[in-house]
Parts: sequence; structure tokens; C-alpha cells
Amino acid sequence: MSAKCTTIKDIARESGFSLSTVSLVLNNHPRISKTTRDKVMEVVRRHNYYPNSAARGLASKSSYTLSVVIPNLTRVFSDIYLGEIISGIYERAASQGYKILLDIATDDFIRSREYLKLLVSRRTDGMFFIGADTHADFLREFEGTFHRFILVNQWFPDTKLNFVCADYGASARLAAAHLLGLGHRHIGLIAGTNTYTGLKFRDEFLKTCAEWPAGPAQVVWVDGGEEWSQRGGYAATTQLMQKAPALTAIMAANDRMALGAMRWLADNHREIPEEVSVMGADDIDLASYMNPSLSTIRHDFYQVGIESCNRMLQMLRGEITECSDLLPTSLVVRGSTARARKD
Amino acid sequence: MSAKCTTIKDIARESGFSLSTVSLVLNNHPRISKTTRDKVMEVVRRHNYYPNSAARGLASKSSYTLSVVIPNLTRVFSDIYLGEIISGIYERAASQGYKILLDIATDDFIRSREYLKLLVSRRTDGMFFIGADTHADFLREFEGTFHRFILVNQWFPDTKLNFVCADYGASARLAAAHLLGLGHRHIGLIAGTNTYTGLKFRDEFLKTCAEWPAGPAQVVWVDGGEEWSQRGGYAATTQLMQKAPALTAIMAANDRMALGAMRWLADNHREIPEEVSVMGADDIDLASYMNPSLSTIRHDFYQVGIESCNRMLQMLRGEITECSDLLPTSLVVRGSTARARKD
DNA sequence: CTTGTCTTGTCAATCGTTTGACTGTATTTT
DNA sequence: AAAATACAGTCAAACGATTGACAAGACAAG
Repeated sequence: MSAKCTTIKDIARESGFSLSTVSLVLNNHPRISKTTRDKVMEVVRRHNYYPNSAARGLASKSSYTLSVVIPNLTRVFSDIYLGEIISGIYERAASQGYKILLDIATDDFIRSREYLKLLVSRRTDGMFFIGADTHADFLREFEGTFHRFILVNQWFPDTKLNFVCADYGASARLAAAHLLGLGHRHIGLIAGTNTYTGLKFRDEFLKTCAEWPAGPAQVVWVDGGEEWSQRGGYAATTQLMQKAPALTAIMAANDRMALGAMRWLADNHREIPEEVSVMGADDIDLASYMNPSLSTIRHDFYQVGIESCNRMLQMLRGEITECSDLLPTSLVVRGSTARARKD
Repeated sequence: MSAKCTTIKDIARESGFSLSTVSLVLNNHPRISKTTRDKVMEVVRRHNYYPNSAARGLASKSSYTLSVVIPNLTRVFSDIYLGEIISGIYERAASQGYKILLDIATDDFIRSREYLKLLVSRRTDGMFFIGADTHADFLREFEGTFHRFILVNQWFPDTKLNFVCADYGASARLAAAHLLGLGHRHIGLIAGTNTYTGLKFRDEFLKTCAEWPAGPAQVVWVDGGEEWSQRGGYAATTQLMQKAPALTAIMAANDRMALGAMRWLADNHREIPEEVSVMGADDIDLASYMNPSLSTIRHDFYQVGIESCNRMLQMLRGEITECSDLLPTSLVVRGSTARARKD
């Protein structure tokens, strides 16, 4: 059907060198002289030859492929951080000649243990699992195996699973310190509780507020819903204002929920930040476009992607065997937070 | 370092059958009896054995991998339709045992002709190129080659390149007919001109309006910008209202630009649809949440993904050698369009 | 002149499957 | 009873690279 593929043998014959020599040239092995290299490459280029990757993979025991598994959410691609993380991983991987295999953690994918199959069959050299929720128990299967495996922007308590994750605990402390420093002592927290990072954020926030040296704050928290959405933030704010009408600040575990809170406050004619300060987390694009612009904690997901891949590459080179990185976050003060009002 | 991989040889030895038998079992070949199959599979499962994919690929001359190349835009992942298309492709591919290799059309990717390399090296059995703009000339390189290659939701004039694409021409006719049928005779068009599908939409829209049996309409068009964004739509509307203050309807080539137009009209106190009707295209989620809700043309990108992959699979099976599909679109009438006002 | 060292290239084993051709029985047909 | 057909499994030749061990020649040192 198709033109018969040219192989390394053809290149060898036509250039007059041995099979091995051609192979060494293609792999930039220093044992080969420049003259030879040039002659061989000329033939290679003339034939538009690229070595068969299956054969190469078989002989070299490496697929030069990394798997990225993303959660099976309907709108997963439009979620802020997925794209950023993937871009980061892709950039590093591509720069080292690795390709990215994309998978979605569907029920089938999990039930058939496709993730194991990928690694055992050596179709992939390593695997990234991006931000799943607290129910992803099957991941524990990787504990104690020799497979290259990294949880990205997530984390499981009581396991030795590798991870690279934004430091949500630190974010919570930064955010709490900011609000407490502004004098807020009645704070509403809209939390996300279906991820371990979300739980960590909530717990650290509550702890920081309770132990604040200048005097503890009273915090009321509600769940913002599974989707961490604007809609969920709106609904959560309704609850919050019933439970704690006197609050002077609202902290949302992500910016989308914070936008929902702002919307509620606008709809109910509460001035931001004069009456109520609002703070988010992530620092999505929209945060700076709002009016007032949203104070938040910056989570650099692109960097999370970059670092995850760096770790993976180190593992593949045998430089490390495990990793557990918490990446720094930073406070971004904009217009939605101000000193607490005096009642 | 790691436990030595179990191979088909180990399974053969331990189950007492030959290499070939094991292989045939694994490939569900009918030549093998149920008893044998069961015995072999028992050993396979006990060892957690999965065949080496490189070896399999080498022997079978198929990588069981499909490439998806996406445009190199900063926010590409958050773009409405990328996720939908990829989900569609993924679903079909996964159901047939194919994996998805993700690539981004960076300058490097193009300059080094990585796309060719992937196909020639047989690292991938086929390639999808999702929605690039009019500058993607390098794609013409695939004309007349035997490579499995499909343009997804895009299309190049004057080439024989395979494509599967929403029928933007039909969309334009549907939209025009809707507005013309409502009596609009002064229409503003916000077009996207950096893709061939965008140009097609514009031309068909103008043509339909010019040739309308019940009397042609006067259409003024402006470019909504490279990004097809809300912001671009807003700016375009400003221009439009200067050029044609008497217009009674605005047609935007996508919903995001339509939202920009609606925003401008709200800011300038024009009632929608009483004074000006607004119409979009794509039918993004937000379209139905707006107030008034946005009339639009539905483009089913998930289906575009599904169909692209169907075509690819047919090509791989040798059932077809080329494809050029325009997928149907449909009119969605909501609250933003109404009969033209009488001046 | 012998020995040792460097350079540069080649040999040949190996990676782990798939698959067309073949073999040896058992069963059916003539 | 002989011949034809099915059935179930095995043989062995690919598939197209990589790579450690080896070799041949040039040159320098002793």
C-alpha cells in the first residue's frame, strides 16, 4: 500500500557504513568522526529517514513517552488549571524529547487498571496524575512499586506516593494573616472539601485564625460544593450570611467561588470592601478584571507542571527515587480587601 | 533495578504452551480452544503480565496511537471547543484500544517537522490537526502523501487535505435566514477572518443576505479580532454602530463576540431584542445563562471529535482513503432575537 | 622494533512480540 | 477404507533498532 519504509539498513548500505555506525550517528555518539557523521546525515536527510520508534523502544527499553492522566469531569478542559499544568509538563517533556500520552480517568480506565497496563507494558516511562479528589483510592496501588509515578497538584495523606503540589497550607496561612492583619475577627470561609488540598486549606485557615497572637478570630465555614464554581460560591454566601450576619470578610478557597460571593454581595447591596472584604485563591485572569479587583493567593499552575516534569525527568535519570514538593504561593493584594469596619 | 520484566516467554514456559499459543491467546485468536485460553490467562493474570508494547508495535507494524495536535495559543485549553473535540476523539479512540498522543503546534514543533517525524517513525498511526488559522501552510506538505491525516474543524481551500468540520457555510445561511425572516434589513456582522471557516461564514452570510428572495438586506461587517473574544466583540460593536447606526440586528461569528456586543448594547442602553437583535454561533454554556438568553447556531464540537475519529478508524482499516465531511449545525432560537423594529 | 594508547568503526547478540506456513490428530465424507 | 476437512497448536522467520565487546590502523613512547 505505502512506499516501503526506509530502514537503518538502507541508510547503511547507501552511505557505505555499517549498521552500527549509522545508529551511533543518529544518537550523537561521540565515537563517530565529523566526516562520517556528515556523510551519513546527508543520506538520512535525502531519504527523509526517521528511525522506527517501536524498534528503538524495544532495543533501548524506553518509550520516551510520559502519560498524563486527567480527571473525568465534564468541563475538565475549561478548568483553569488543567491547561496550565499540561502546558508546563509538555514544555519540559518536549525539550527532552519526550512525548505526552493523554488519558482520561474514566471508570473504564480505572476498572481495567489501564494505568498499570501502560506502565507495565512500557508504553509509557512515567505517569502524572492530575488533581483527583478524595475518592481516588486506586492510586494507592502504586505505593511501594518501582513505577515512575507523580501526583500533580494533589496529595494523599498517610501514603508514600510522590507528589508535586502547590502549598495549600501555606496559602491558607498567607490569606488568614492578611485578613487578620486588617483587623477582621468575624470571617466566613467558603471551603472545598472534596479534595485533600481543599481540606488542608480549610484546616490551616481555621488553625491560623484560632491561634492568631493579636487575638483569635471567629470563623464560620460552609462547603462551596463539589465543583468549586461561581454558582456554588453564590449559594454558600447565602448560607454564610444567615449563619454569621456580622462577618466582615469572606475567604473563598478559589477565585471562582469568590466571584460568586462578590456577585451575592453586589446583588444584596453590600459594599466591597467597605462592608465586606472578599478574598479568593488561584489568581485566575478574571480576578484582576473584576470591579473591585479580587485580592487572592497566587497559585502558579504552570510552574507546578514544570516542576512535576522536572522531578519525573530526575527519576528517569535515576537521580532521585521519590519526591514530595510543596511549591510556594504568594499573596496578591488588590481592591477587594480592606481594614475591617468598626461596628 | 526493577524486578525483571516477565515476558511472553515466561508465560509460555510456566503454562506449558508455546510462545505462539500465548500470543494467539492474548490476541483473542479463534484458533485457540477455550481450555487452553483459560489456562494461559490464569498464568497471565497471576503474573500481572502485559505484553511489551514496543515489541508488539515492532512486530505488528502498528503503534495503536493517534496524535492530536492543538494550536499554540496561550489560553488554548480554555477555548470552548478544544476540550469538546478532544473528548470526542478520546472516547472513540479509547473504545478501539487506541491511545492519544498530545502535541502542541509550537514553532519548534513545526520548524523541526516533528509532525512528519511522528508519522514516518510510526510512533503514531494517524494524526489530527485541530483548528489552526490561515497561516498553517506547512500542512500542505501532507497533500498526496499516504499518511493518515485529518484536519479537525478546519479546512483549507484548493487542497485535497482530509477534513471533518462543522458546516460553517450552513450555519451562516441558517443565521441569515433567521434574521431575514424576522424582517431585519439592516444588519451588522462581526466576523472572524483569520480562519478559512470564519471567511466561509462571512461570505455565505453576505451572499444569503444579498440574494434573499423577499428583498435583500444591507449588511455592514467588521472584523472582531484574532481572538474571537468578548473584548473583540465589544470593540467591533462600537465600530459597527458608528458605521451603521440604523442597524436592527447584530450577527457575531461566535458567542463570545456576541456577548461582547450584548455588553456594549447594555452599556449604551439599547434594548435587546426590542431595539437590536443579537445572534451568536457555537452555543456555549453561557449563551443560555445570559439575560436575555442568546439566540445562536449550535456547533456540536464533541460530535466533530467523534466523527473525526470515526473517519480515522475507517482509514486505518482501509475502508476509505480520504474524507471531507461537513457536519450539520442547527438554529437555536432564544430571547435575543425578535422581529425588526419599525423605524 | 616492540609495545601501548587513541581513534574510529564494525560484529553480532539482543530486545519481546506477531504471524504465515506447517504438523499431527480427530472427525467427517465419499 | 481411503481421502478430505477441521481443529489446535508449534516453528521459526521476521520486525528495526541499540550497544558492549572487539578490531584495525595511526601514532607515540620506550
